Parts: sequence; structure tokens; C-alpha cells
Amino acid sequence: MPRFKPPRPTAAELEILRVLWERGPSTVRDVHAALARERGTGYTTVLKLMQIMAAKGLVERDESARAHVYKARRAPGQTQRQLVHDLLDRAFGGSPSKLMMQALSGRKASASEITEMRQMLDKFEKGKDPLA
Amino acid sequence: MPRFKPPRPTAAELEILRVLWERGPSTVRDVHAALARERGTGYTTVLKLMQIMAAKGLVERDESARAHVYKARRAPGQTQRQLVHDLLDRAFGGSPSKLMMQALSGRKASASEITEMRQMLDKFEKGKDPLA
DNA sequence: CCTGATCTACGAAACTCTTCGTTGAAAATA
DNA sequence: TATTTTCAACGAAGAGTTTCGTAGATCAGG
Repeated sequence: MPRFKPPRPTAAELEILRVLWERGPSTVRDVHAALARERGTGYTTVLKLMQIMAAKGLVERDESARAHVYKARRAPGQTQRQLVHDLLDRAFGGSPSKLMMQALSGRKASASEITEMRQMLDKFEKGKDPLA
Repeated sequence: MPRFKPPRPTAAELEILRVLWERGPSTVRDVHAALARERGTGYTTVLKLMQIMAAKGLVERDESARAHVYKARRAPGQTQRQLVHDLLDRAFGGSPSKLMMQALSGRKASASEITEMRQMLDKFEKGKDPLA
């Protein structure tokens, strides 16, 4: 079973994925326009990164048009889960409660966020993974 | 005010910090012994990393003995908070509930963990940061 | 005192990440 | 058609990370 597992995206790659998740399939120009607004990233920098991401399997590339169209290969949730589980293992000894404690600390979480978290715990306790 | 802020530890640096947190102030030999058990890290590799970490301000070094004694400069919680907040911003749009959802997904959290998380939410809702 | 073990310091190699300039092809425009 | 714009490809530089070998000092045992 040749299950191919894309590697963890780096910081700059994650930025690009965020644009792709938000905009859907996009050209390099699209992504660059979105990123250049906030950061001063150059066009060829974005191009190079997206080429690398295609090689890594983080994105798919449609080359049928002259301006290639890229799309994220994994949904946000999958990537987020990979990242948070990695951090959980590396820094929290696998303890979600410790992670949550630090995530909440020093920030004002909205009331609706807290409510949502409670509901999530309820579901989870009943053996229901709210996602999987 | 010259508030000095240590940088985020890298993956290998975090491994070392974990040992220092667990063992308390330790020599390079101590840390190496702990790490070599799991990984095959070489002695001078650990030494070099710890020297770098001292230069970065991640650890303090007591040079009074021949075998220098290193200790972590920040408590686990501080470092963990830094790391999780960074991830929160970079990958979760700052939403703790999304982070929690992915942290729980695909893992079996123990009943006591879930209870603990509920209590934490209670405290937090009352405006009490359980840590700060 | 000599020898071997231990320890720090130094330097450098291999690797990854991020950046961007340049080139040449293709398309749009004038 | 001639010029300008748009695009992918390539290479390479610079920074940061991780690895370890070697050298030289210090200490302990014989």
C-alpha cells in the first residue's frame, strides 16, 4: 500500500496553503498578489516555493494553461491536525489538556469559543470523534 | 526596557530542554546519556547545541566546575505557550477551539484529561487565567 | 610523573529554508 | 510584425540547523 504521506509544510509553505485554502485553485500570480499585500514577497519567491511544494506533494499542479493552476492537496483540517499532533508530541508529552491550557493562557477567548469547546468535549466523551 | 526575549527553540533544542526540565541542571554528559538512549546523538553534537543554546539565551551555564552545568532558562510552560501560540497564529487563525478540535481528533483522550479540560474552561470563563 | 579519560572549543560539512536574479519561451499588445 | 508583458525554469546565494571530527586543556589512576 503505497500510501503517500506529504511532509509537514514549513512556515512559508503554510502561508501559501492558507491562500490556496481560502481562494481555491490559484495561479502563482493570484497567490503572490494575496501575499504581497501583507508581506513583501517577490513573485519568483512564491513561484519557487510552489514548485517545491508540488515536488513535495503538498499541492497539485494543473499545467494545461500557460499559467499553471495550483491547489492544496490536503484539506486545512488534515494539515492542522498533523501540525498540532506534532507539537503535542514534541512539546507537551502528548497531553492535550496541557496544550489547551497554554493555548488559552494569556489570551481572551470569546464566550462562543468556550461554548464550542465544551460541546466538543461532550461529543468526544461519548466516543465520537467530531471529525474522523 | 531591555526585556530579553529568548527565541523559539528548534526541534533538537527542544529535545534538550525536555531533558533539562526533567532532570534539572545537568552537564552535557547527563543530557547526552539521556538522549543517546533514544536517538543516536553524538556527544559533541549535544555539546555544540547546548553551547548555541547558551549563546541564544535558552539555557544558563555554570562554568565553575570543569564539566559545565546547564539549566533551562524558561519554565516548560513559558516555552510551551510560546510554541502553541505561534502555531495558533500560523495555522489556526488564532482560534483555540479549532486547535483543540484537531488536537483531540484521532486520539483517545483519557477521561481525566477531559475532566481537567472542562475545569480549565470553567476557570477561564470566570476571567481567571489558570496560569498568568 | 605518565597515560588515558574527560571535557570544552573550534571549525566545517551537509542539509534545509527562503530569497531572488536571469533566461528564454509564450502570449498580448501596439 | 515588432515590442512589451507574462510566465516557468534554473541556479545560486545567504541564513539557520544539525551533525561530528579534531585539537588542546584538565583531571584521575597507575
